[in-house]
Amino acid sequence: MKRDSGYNTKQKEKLLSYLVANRNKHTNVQEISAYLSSEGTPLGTATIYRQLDRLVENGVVRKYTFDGKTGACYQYIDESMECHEHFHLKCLGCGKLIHLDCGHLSEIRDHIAEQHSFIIDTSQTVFYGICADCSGKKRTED
Amino acid sequence: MKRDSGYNTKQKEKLLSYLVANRNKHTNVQEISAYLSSEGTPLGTATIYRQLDRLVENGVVRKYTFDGKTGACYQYIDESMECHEHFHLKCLGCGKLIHLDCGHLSEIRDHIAEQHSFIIDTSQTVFYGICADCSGKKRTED
DNA sequence: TTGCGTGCAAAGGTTTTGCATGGCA
DNA sequence: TGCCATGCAAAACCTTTGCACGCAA
Repeated sequence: MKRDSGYNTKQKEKLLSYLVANRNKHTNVQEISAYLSSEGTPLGTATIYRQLDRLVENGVVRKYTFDGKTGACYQYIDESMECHEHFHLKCLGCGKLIHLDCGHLSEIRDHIAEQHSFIIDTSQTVFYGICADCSGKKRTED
Repeated sequence: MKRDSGYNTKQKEKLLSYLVANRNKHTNVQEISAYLSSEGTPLGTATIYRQLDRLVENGVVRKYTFDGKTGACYQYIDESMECHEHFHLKCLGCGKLIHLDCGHLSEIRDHIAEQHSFIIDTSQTVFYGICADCSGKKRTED
């Protein structure tokens, strides 16, 4: 995996360091842009997209697209996460997106791959349902 | 499940009948618009989106978002597909929808319900990925 | 110096919203 | 008649592209 390519600039460094620092969660272009501005190294949206595209291509970052409207999400791929992609839960009640980092679930992929000859793309797959909070609320509303 | 609501118009009927006729594949706003125009009952994009939103809300149609750029896909939910007991696999290559009747997978629901306090709605949840056929094709293309 | 990175603006596409009009019940 | 559906246009939103300039190597 190419960790870098081309020239080094402050903006590129900052961008990557932000992704690394937030490797435990998804981030998006807006957040990145806001961060870089607050750090005194603003970066145009166009360039952010260009850099992210390269990082995705180089396998440094993973891109998720859950909802067309929300825009894409990006996440730095930690060493420990390369064999450990996680699924997502999306609550139909409040829209909350929950990251499911659970080893148990990698079995799901293996099972479906082996028994059903289907290779799951976790970056596109989302479990829809009701989260704990909304489960309580809904019952009171009904 | 509400199968309909509001007034009946030719456009609404045509729209739904197109979705029903193409229930075996996913379609999008462009296709729907083109079809309705060719049928002599053109419908503005805005209205198509409004109708689709309602259909999705009523559970008549399912909405898929693969990639922000491609735009959303829609698919009519057939009676036989209103299954709450099993999961679905959707191939990103050919759009095929596969029903997954597998006892092993009900464990997933239980696991997530118990360990992660999240109640999965299997009728809404779709695993995206690549099916066996497309997996083979892709390899030859590379 | 070379050519990549950046900024800015404009364009592209999809989806949403507002408002006036027309059609269903 | 009252209310909903529609048409049209404009806007919002995310993302990409083009071009000129600046900076890294």
